[in-house]
Amino acid sequence: MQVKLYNTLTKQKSDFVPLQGNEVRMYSCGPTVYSYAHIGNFRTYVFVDTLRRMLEYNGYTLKHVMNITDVGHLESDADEGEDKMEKAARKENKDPYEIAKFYTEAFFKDMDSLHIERPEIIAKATDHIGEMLEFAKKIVENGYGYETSKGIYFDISKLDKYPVLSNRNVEEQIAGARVEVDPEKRNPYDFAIWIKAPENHIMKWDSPWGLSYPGWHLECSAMSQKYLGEVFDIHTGGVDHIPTHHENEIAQSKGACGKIPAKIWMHGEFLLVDGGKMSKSLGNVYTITNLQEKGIEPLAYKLFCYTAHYRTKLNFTFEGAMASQKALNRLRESFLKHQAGNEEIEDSKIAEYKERFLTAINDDLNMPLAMGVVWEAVREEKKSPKIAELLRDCDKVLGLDLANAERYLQAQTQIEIPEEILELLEKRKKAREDKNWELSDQLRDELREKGYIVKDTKEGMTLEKV
RNA sequence: GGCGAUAUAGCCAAGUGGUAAGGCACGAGUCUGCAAAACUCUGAUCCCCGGUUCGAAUCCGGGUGUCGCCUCCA
Repeated sequence: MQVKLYNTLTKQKSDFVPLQGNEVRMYSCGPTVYSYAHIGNFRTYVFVDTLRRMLEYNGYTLKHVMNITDVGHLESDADEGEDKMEKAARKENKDPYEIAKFYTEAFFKDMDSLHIERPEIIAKATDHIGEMLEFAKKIVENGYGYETSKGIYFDISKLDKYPVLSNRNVEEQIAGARVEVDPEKRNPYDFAIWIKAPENHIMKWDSPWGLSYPGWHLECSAMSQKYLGEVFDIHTGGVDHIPTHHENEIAQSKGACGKIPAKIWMHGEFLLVDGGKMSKSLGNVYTITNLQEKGIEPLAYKLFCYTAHYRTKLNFTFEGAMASQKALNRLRESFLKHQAGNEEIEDSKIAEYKERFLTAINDDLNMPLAMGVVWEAVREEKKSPKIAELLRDCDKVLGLDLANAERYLQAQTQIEIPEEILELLEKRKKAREDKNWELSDQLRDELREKGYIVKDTKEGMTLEKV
């Protein structure tokens, strides 16, 4: 079935056909490892994961590159201010390389907990300084760069067209803009491709322009070209990359080789928190760990992401996240029931579900619709392993680790029970055997006061921490 | 100030011309000594006004609200 993807470059959905046979070459902007990634960042990585999985489900093979930015990302995307890595290093009184290592590990730990597939190639910026330098030189040789006291800048006026992704008005200046324009720059939107290192800067390399380091946008241009060639299939990122980072990446590639590097540009929308944006000042920037502390599993967050299409804003609330946690558990329980079932179900019905699921995901990753199909299958009255098999199949795309459903459920139910509580439970058990409901209820209240909710099931009592 | 997006049941949200998917919550029922869990059932005519059309949540015009970007950020 034909895969359709929305392209920010053309502003429309179109049929996807890889440039080279069956292989999809894709580049994803990864994290700048100067602090913990938050759930908004991960919404984008979940989107990329879904994209990967959908393509694989359709039989394509992937060559996917993701960068780790460990140098050159200044406080402003437009290359103003200090290097984020150096700033974080100073703040934590560490070496920038230590900072990078620490947060890179934290990042992948979260990625794993979200069951996000690793790209085939993970590329660190600091491992590619040579490639970046060559790229910068080429840009200068081709007449697109010029030197100022701060570094080498890209002259956007040399391009046939500058903003190709966004609608920024380059002509009419930055009316009401809150940044002062560097007087050495030829055009306000010119950006640094190479930056001269200040005296105390730790990460710096030799270059024709002295000790210096690469501009942020350059790493993606250089590394994507190294691993994927001058023109590849898909480039992904968050919507905030559209007006500056990706615009500048395109400019750089045009400057170096006259081509727009990717055919399709895909962008994940923002996650809102309580109806507004996430910001440190509002104290609503959450990490995966923060969610876990509140009893929301990473995979529940992933499922939460599927409630909205990746190109629409999604409003995060803890109420909503809890809803997804419940839904995830129900999905797991139902999956196990179907697996253990022995009722007959027509193959045609399974095929129909499969078809509808595929149609949804192939239509520019319509996950809310796809989940609707999954839920219909889940609620199928007849419990059949065929449904379980179907769900496993869908899970290739969903990546919710349904194969281990039982383990997740058990992990949730196994808690440490103190001696005192065990005694109360024993007493209550006896009271129930004696049909002494008054004492039984009294003990239940007592347990509740001590922080445990007791429930009676056919298999016996279960405990739940408040 | 400029650019853009969006407005669907209590909440999160699909649907983009033929009479409103799904998840969670609420309520009712089954089950249970009771409660919980589980299972079943139940809810919206789609911000407002006008237009196009046999027919609009879906297209057009106007209004109102909200949000995002242009400044850090996926």
